[in-house]
Amino acid sequence: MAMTLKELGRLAGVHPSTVARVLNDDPHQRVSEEVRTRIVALAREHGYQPNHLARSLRTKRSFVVGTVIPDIANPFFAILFRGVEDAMAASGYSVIMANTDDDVAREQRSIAMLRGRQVDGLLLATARRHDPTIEALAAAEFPFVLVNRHTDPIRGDAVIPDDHAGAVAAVEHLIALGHRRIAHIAGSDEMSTGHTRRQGYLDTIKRHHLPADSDLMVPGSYREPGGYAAMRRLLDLPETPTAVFAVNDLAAAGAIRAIEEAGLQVPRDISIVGFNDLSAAIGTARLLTTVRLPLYGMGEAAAERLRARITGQPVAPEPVVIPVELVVRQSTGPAPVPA
Amino acid sequence: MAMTLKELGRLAGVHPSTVARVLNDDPHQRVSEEVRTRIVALAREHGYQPNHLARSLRTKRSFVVGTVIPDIANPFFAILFRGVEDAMAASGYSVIMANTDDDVAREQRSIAMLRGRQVDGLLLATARRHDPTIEALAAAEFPFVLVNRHTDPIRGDAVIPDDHAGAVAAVEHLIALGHRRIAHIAGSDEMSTGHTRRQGYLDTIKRHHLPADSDLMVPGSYREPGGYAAMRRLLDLPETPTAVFAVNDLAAAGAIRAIEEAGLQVPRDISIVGFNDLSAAIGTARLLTTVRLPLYGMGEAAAERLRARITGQPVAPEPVVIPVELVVRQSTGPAPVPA
DNA sequence: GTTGTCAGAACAATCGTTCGTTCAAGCAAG
DNA sequence: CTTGCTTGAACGAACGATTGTTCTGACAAC
Repeated sequence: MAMTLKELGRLAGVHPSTVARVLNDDPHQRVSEEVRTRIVALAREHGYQPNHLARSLRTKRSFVVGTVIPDIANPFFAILFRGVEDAMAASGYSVIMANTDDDVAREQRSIAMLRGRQVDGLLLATARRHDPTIEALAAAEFPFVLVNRHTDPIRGDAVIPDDHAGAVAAVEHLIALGHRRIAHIAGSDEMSTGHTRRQGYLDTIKRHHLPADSDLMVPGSYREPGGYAAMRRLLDLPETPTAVFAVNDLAAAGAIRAIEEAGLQVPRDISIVGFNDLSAAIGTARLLTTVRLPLYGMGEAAAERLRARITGQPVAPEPVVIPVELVVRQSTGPAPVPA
Repeated sequence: MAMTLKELGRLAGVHPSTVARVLNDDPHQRVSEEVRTRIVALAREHGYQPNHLARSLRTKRSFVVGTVIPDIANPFFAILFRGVEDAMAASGYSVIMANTDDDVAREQRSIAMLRGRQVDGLLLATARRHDPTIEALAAAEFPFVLVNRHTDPIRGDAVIPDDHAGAVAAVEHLIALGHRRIAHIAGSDEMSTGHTRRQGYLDTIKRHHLPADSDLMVPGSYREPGGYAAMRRLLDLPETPTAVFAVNDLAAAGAIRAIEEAGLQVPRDISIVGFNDLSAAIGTARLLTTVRLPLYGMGEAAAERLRARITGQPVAPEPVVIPVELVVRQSTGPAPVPA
């Protein structure tokens, strides 16, 4: 059915390799103008499309990369991925996506599958601070780039948000509003995002000599129900916080739900800051004070970095740290005066 | 670097094809137990991973499918895609995704690219009612399945929501609440979703002999700003509607924003029904009365159908119509009594 | 008339698998 | 002792594209 070089060569009365040279614009150009035009016309006429499989087998370059993410149904990763896909497509790469639901075994299986498919490189949004799978990849010198989350110690091939600066900005903002009892709904300490944001929170609290009770730091999750549950616990505290810095917008949304359910108001009674600024994707977050992260751009940057790695271009040994920006909206306000 | 059959054969002192037979569990099993164990041990020891590219070239089956969608950053398609990816991965297929932003030229380029990559089939969520690209695919007898949107006339290989029934249920609900001036924020008439939902709206309005002014049917879009703009136009009408059926949840969210901005309340002054039930993904929609569509399941069903088409299993000639369900929440209420 | 040069095109190996065919040896039957 | 069958394994041709090498004339120079 599909036209091949061999068949095209037969039709043009030349050797298949000659057809290849014409169609690939061989730099040496060792082919007459007459033959060239004949072949080009024939190729167009029959709608010739090169078989990427055969080409890849021969050249050992598949022009396919793999992207491993926790869950594409999470808008965070969807927007990030969109940046990746657009940037990759622009340089002729296709992307195969694998969802892991943050399951280590699935991550390993996905990576093995992708390598079996001879992908030229891997974009991983699933890194844990201690991650043997990634260490193995690095040991094998397989081209990959981490995005959003990084390993500890941080490795060069990573494109990550400035989690620490974002957390500091969020907490400084709350302190400037007069809050003193500031809680943190934390992410997972196994992930750099959770760890670093918590660290930024702690550093800022301590610098200002504010209470850093362990009660005020509750493990949440990156999802709405986790934020809700964490906030419930904070509300049950003998001395409830007047402000909360949540590890991300989803957790913040859950916290707001818990607060309103308890008959309190945001920000009158309790102020909330989120992280990521998914307001474009999540309606409720429209009024949320949060730390904006250029997700799409981060995806593009990661893709660009991977492309450089694959083509062997020199890349700076430092990770790319994406600057973040505090966006003040209506979920934060002055600390309530104690009754 | 990577181990091949040939190399494994050299190490085991057998022909590469023998290694292949062992590792592929050749049904004829024409290999001695001794050789088998030797080869299996060797393969494990060297971490042999078959090269899918070479296999695909030979077998003409790539076990990769392409999925063409408007925009993965839209939660609707993200959830749908997740269903597709999970189902496909379960049968050993990988998925390459292409985003088109509903641009016809990009759709064509994407399909050409995917076919060049020798995908075994295509899942298209971008169909227009009149779609030459899809007609060409059908003419070439290339395996594909349409999902969510279909062509006119509807072709067998499609997995689509019951748009008409959903629209009827939505409008009947509003009529049962006493509404008589019911507007429709429409989608694109070029898409089956927009067209059929509008048709369901019209059919129901007419059956109940309600006013079907063309003023009441405003073209919106599938996005929030489009819903907002459309609602603004409806509010400017001399006789404003008391209820609105929006083509989807995003448009409904925009409409609600316009209503609240105008100092009116939902549902006290105006009732709103959406479509798709993206409440899990979009916070604002939590209170929205809408038509629920099992998106993830629709993706799974489409993937399953495509798998059947690829493997040549007999498939029913009718399209798969996914049933939908009206979910009544807080955005609809009784019609206000005229002043 | 021989040699050299060069353009234009053919040739052939290769990538890693797959799979239909062939082959060799062992053994039983005639 | 031949013939035929079975079993286990090798052989080799694909699949379609790429690319270094070789070949073939034509033409010019000596």
